[in-house]
Amino acid sequence: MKDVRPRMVNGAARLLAQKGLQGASFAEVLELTGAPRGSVYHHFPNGKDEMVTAALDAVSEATLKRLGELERTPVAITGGFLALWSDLLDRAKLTAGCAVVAVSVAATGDLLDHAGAVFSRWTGHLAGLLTEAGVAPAEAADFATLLISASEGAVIMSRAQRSREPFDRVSRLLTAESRRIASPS
Amino acid sequence: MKDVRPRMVNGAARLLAQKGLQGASFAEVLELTGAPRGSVYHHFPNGKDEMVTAALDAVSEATLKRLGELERTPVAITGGFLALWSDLLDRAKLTAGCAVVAVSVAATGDLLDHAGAVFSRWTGHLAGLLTEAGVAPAEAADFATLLISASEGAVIMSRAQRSREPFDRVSRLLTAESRRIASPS
DNA sequence: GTCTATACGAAGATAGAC
DNA sequence: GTCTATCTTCGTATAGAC
Repeated sequence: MKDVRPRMVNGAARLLAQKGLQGASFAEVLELTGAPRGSVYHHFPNGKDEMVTAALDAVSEATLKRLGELERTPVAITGGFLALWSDLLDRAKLTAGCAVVAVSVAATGDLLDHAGAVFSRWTGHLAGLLTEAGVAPAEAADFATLLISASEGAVIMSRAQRSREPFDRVSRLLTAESRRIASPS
Repeated sequence: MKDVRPRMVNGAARLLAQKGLQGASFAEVLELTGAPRGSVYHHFPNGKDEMVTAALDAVSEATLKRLGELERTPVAITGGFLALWSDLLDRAKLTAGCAVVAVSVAATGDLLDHAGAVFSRWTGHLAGLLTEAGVAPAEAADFATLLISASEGAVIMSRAQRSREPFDRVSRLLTAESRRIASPS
């Protein structure tokens, strides 16, 4: 088998998003990915924490990459970030959430710190993009935090209620807010 | 022992908020509350799901009760809802989150539905209060959803980063937004 | 209502052969 | 790199005595 490790990392990320931290067990990852049993501790000598950490990093990198491709306007940045979560909800038919959130509510210690670091990076990155788009730094940081927190919360609500309605409502308000930031009164 | 069941329900709610769904095991609940081992399945014949469901209901009721006491203005309602989460973060020194969120990201099936129902009730209740405060129904429902999702997301971020900063930023923006709703332009 | 004992399975992790 | 076997711990749940 080739590329076993990355396949396991991706599988772990998907399971985190769908079933939470306890749902992302080695048994489930192996079943989902078809990876060989014997190679778990070969690829992840430090066990589950190492696998989960790698999954968080993969999710984080993929997110930052897609954000980097956006046009530098507040509306485009906001829309692009929201689209990431909208796509996630659609692809998984409302059964998936955010892997970083899943770790954040169930982990303690180093793993929790790692999830926190991902949120920090996302916030800094989004704030940087908004600053490039002409938003004042302080306002950019505040809105970046709101954008992430409201999106994450809305994804949780939509998954729990099995309805896009909460996410769509929040999406609409955040988009309106981004227009306000783009043309300050 | 008297009042064993409510004590266990409260303990379960606290453990859900601090350690997630898997952290709210019977063993941990018994240790935390000092409840007698032998009475677990006496009080919860349907096992863990029944205990967790009761914990969600307790959290939901306590939340709705405190919201009902607020003055009927958009700013007071928003401030009161934010204060619930601010108090939670302070009391637990940033180690606790929301029990409903903890269940929402880790559960499937009936338990997930129950968490979704709590979010629905909260949304409807908040929207009702805002309507009483003079906000148009559609706008009230949208803002209620934003208020819940952003608060929940901000609590998650603050817990993961072990810093009040994300919550405080979001809190500031939501308060500003509530003023905008109170005096429409 | 509460006790002990116990069954059962899942999960994380390790050892050593191939 | 991958295999099997095994160990330990933990969590859920049941049975039956007191």
